[in-house]
Amino acid sequence: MKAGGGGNMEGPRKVTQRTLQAEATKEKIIKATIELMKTIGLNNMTIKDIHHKAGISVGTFYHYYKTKEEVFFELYRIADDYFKQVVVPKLNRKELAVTEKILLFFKHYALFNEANGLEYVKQLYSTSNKMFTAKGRYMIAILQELVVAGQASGEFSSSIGAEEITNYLLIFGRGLVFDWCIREGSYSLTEKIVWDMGILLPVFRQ
Amino acid sequence: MKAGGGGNMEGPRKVTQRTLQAEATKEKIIKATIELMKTIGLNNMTIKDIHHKAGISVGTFYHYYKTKEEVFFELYRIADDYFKQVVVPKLNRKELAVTEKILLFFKHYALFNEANGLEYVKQLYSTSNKMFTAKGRYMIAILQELVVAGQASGEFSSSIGAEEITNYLLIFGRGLVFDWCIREGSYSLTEKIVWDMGILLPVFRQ
Amino acid sequence: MKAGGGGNMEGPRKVTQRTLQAEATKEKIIKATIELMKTIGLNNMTIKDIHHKAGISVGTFYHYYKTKEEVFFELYRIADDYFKQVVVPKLNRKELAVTEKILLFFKHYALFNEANGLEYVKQLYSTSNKMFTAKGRYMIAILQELVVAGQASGEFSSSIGAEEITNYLLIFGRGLVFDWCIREGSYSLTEKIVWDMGILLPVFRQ
Amino acid sequence: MKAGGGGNMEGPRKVTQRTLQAEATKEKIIKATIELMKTIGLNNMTIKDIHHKAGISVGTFYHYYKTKEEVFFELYRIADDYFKQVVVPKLNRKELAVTEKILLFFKHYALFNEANGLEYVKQLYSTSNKMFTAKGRYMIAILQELVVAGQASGEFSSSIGAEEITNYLLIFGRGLVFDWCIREGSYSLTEKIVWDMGILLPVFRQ
DNA sequence: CATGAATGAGACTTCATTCAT
DNA sequence: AATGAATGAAGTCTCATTCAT
Repeated sequence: MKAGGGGNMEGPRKVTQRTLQAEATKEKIIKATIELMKTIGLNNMTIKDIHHKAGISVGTFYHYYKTKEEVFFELYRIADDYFKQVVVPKLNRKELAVTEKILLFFKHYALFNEANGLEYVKQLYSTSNKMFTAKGRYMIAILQELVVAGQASGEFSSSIGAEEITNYLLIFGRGLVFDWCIREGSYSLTEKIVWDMGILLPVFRQ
Repeated sequence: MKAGGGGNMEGPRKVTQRTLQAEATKEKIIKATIELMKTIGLNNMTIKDIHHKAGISVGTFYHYYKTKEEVFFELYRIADDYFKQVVVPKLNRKELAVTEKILLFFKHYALFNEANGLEYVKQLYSTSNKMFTAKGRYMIAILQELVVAGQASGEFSSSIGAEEITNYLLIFGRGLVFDWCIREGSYSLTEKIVWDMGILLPVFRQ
Repeated sequence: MKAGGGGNMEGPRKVTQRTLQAEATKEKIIKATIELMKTIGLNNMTIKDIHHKAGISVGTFYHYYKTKEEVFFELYRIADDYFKQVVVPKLNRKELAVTEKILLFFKHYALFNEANGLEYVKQLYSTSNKMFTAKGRYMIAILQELVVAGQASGEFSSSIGAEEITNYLLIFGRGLVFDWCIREGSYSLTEKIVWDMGILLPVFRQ
Repeated sequence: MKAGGGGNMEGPRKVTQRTLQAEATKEKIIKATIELMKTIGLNNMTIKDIHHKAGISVGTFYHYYKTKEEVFFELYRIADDYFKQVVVPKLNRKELAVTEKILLFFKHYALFNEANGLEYVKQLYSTSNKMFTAKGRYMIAILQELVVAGQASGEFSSSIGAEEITNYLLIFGRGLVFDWCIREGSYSLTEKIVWDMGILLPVFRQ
């Protein structure tokens, strides 16, 4: 008698007062965790910190998540979704050259990071963050599409594989964000990323 | 600045049985900490882990260090000294072009990191590691000297400032090490750094 | 005394869709608890374990039972009924000598225990299990009847009271089951009980 | 510089003020655990209960033992030692027949249990007590020696193996203790064990 | 009848740290 | 210089139980 729906097997669970409340509670946990990410970071926060800030009981925390890392993944997923749905569509302007699109891609990437805040980004840019390799695929795919398009249009050289170029750009991009972090966000990441990428990109031109 | 060896301001302390034993004990602590850095990392290791692995008592640990971070600093200093004394001299071969020297610089940088081991490097490449900005000056200086020499000899363009180029190279270098870390050291950092730097450097050529 | 079937004092409740569902739910709980008895035992199982395995919600569990012990009692009652109704009648074969009947009694007792499973029996054979003295009366009565018959027929000596002999046999029987438990059911209880009782019984022969 | 001793590798650690204190602390833990065994039992007691009653801190408890079960094993070992050193020697009186020695053996076994107290014994006689099979070997060995001696002297029949007889006697012995427990120690275990064993033993006579 | 969200007490365990020896 | 006994704060996690829907 659970979530009886139409003919679909899983489908969206019926929205009741209860499911709404459950969502609200998860929201509280997410919010609290983001807040703590920005101040003390994932490693230093405790589950007690989270449920205190969220204004719920420990038990409730454990009802929804097993570890704080699990919350972090969800958090990441949400941020990721935002990037996908809001940022990516902006790249589809026909009139732009591929180089410009790539610059735009990194510009938005930088803006996105700056919007998340220094502390959050510092947490993210950890060498032990599995997300880079696990979930980052999507971003890689987007960028790689641009590179491929560039090679197809003759804007980019084809002497280096698209995948390699993509990787190259991402490595440099992450290097820039990393630098921004260790310098405590003391400059405009967005400006620097656009400028520095502008210097790098000619390397791959025809 | 405790019980240092020769050359420090306090002058050489008289070497007695006691000071020898003390040095030996500190050595044990350092060794154990390095070992643990390579396996579980600074954040995850406990003081218990350290003194267990070192084969000494808790009390003895506290006799020499107040925190594990204190040990880490000493460790870092030792590694840094090694780089200065062993690696840097190798760059002074007259017959090399500046570009080659820079590649050699990064090659050794990579070798150095690989020698330290993945986990150790993962620990180091943290956005909260103050060492990058605090102690890294020396390495920056070395690299910048090379860049300046390159511009003086006409090998490099002077349209971009030496400092900016240096920074650019370091950012990319760190990006590469970071990538190596998040991919769990699944490839040869040394090979990749030489190859990728080889692609980047022409950007700054005359 | 809830929602009982026929024959109880409250009289048969009207069978509706609801009562049927209720019975089914209780059945699920019983089944799950038996399963858990056989694997982890009463002490180690949690109410969470039970309702998970039963595929119902916590609330539903509490609707029917207050504690897991309460379920256990029901379970015990069911098993006991089974022994009474299925096993005991088999002893009434005229052609058997009393000694043979007693061996049969213990054989079925052993079979019954083996059927219940090691973990279940381990739970039962607790020194704090009130069931032995409270509910065991019935089994004692059965056995004692056999002993009395044996004395009447001259098969058994009358120099020791029937009650004392009965007790003696039960103590040894329980000792055997206990041994089977502490040896983790590593042998056939049924075979051993028949064999060992066969050795003991001559003591009470004429 | 640990416990330097003579030429033996392990040897008794030098007795200092500190080792004495350590022993005293362990003693406190043991005492507290015994006390709790007698009242609420191993399963129900918590580590908090133990260290509270022992008047030490949690940390100290964990300094010496990892689990309460570990304490229990030590406890058991102590009791076992007592049996070995005090009880067993009493069996070596030449003038006794083997049957008498066995009765004496069980008499002391019963006395020993009665001395431990009903609650303690109740805890011990658990089907999940690994001690019966793990550590009980010693007692089995003692009893078996007696049986073997009885067979050698012709007092006992040799048609059944000594090991089997030993086991038989122990099973019955445990059955008696178990009965004493479920009847809440309402009779003299010592008297009953001597009496009932006296009835059983003739079975194995020549 | 059935659900599962929410609670918070409480058990377990680890650790950094102190200090008398 | 070295030891390790003792401490207790603090974090993790589980569970029984309640109750509105």
